[in-house]
Amino acid sequence: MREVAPALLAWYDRHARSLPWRVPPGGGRADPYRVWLSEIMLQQTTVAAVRAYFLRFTALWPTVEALAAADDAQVMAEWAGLGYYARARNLLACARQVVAQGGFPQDRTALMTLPGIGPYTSAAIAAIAFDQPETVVDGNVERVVARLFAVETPLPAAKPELTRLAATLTPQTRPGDFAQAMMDLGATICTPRNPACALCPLNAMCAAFRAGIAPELPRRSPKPAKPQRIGTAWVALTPDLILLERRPPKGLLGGTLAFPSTGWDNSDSPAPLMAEWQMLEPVEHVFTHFALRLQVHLALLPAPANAARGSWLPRPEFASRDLPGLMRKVWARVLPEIEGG
DNA sequence: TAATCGTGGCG
DNA sequence: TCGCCAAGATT
Repeated sequence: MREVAPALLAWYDRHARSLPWRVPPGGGRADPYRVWLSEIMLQQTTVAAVRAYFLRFTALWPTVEALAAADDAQVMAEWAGLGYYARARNLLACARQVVAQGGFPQDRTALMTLPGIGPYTSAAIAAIAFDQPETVVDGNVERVVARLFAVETPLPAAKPELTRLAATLTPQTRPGDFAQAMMDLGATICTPRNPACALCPLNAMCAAFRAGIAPELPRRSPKPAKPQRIGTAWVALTPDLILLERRPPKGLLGGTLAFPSTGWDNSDSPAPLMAEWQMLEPVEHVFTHFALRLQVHLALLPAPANAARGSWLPRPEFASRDLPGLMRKVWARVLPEIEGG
């Protein structure tokens, strides 16, 4: 399949998407900081969702040195809504480690040792920022390769085989452009459903297209059903204050700002304070591995009471955009109850 | 190894 | 409406 890379790069030269973190085709190496930041944000996250976060982060922190010096709570607040919050915690740890080392390492093995950088991201940074012929394998590449070679083995078991096959395609020149071209192809032509094979620059070399089974690949093993869990969130308000807590650093929504809550993450505890709690309509939220119905309890107090959990924050300092998505839903449920009250 | 970890968009 | 799944890493 020696002809794949030239055909794909020729397509990329004409069809590359313009993205805030990207250097135009043939433009050479990109800023390692911007490559790294974008790749972390893009883990299991769509380009559309990442774009605004990337622009905001690079405006606030233009360099890895600036990010390394940032306040933890501000970084968590800026990440709020993007999901997978371990990424934000690892982002700061990685930035500080990189600055302490005097910059990003250039080889994949050294990159792999940094927090939050695994097999995919290390290869992407090495190829895109440092022009090294590493093979970048994300979900797009897995799909493109599974179709090119008509791999019938279902994912995730097929991953090692797909990685090996992908490596046979990686060129010695322009490896960064090649990696981004594979991902662009997967995002725009070789899509999971209804792939546009007629427009594909690789259709002449594609075994799945030839066999008429491109839309069926890659096959996937069936996923376990999602359990339904039920919990409670407590929203306590005074005219001036709001009760919030910082969640423990590990586990679900780790390190994020949140309303005290219970029952849904293997914990259970009473209300954070004694009050007349009124029950609102529950909030529904679907996580990766379970669905949640969160009961919303609201207490309107004349003055702050001693709380067993969390701390009282002045309401002018509170912004729901600093909360993860689930907690934004909780706040959206509360808001109509207190407007005009 | 298999489970854990968010959210939004799309067919 | 709802299941799928996206530029994965960690333990």
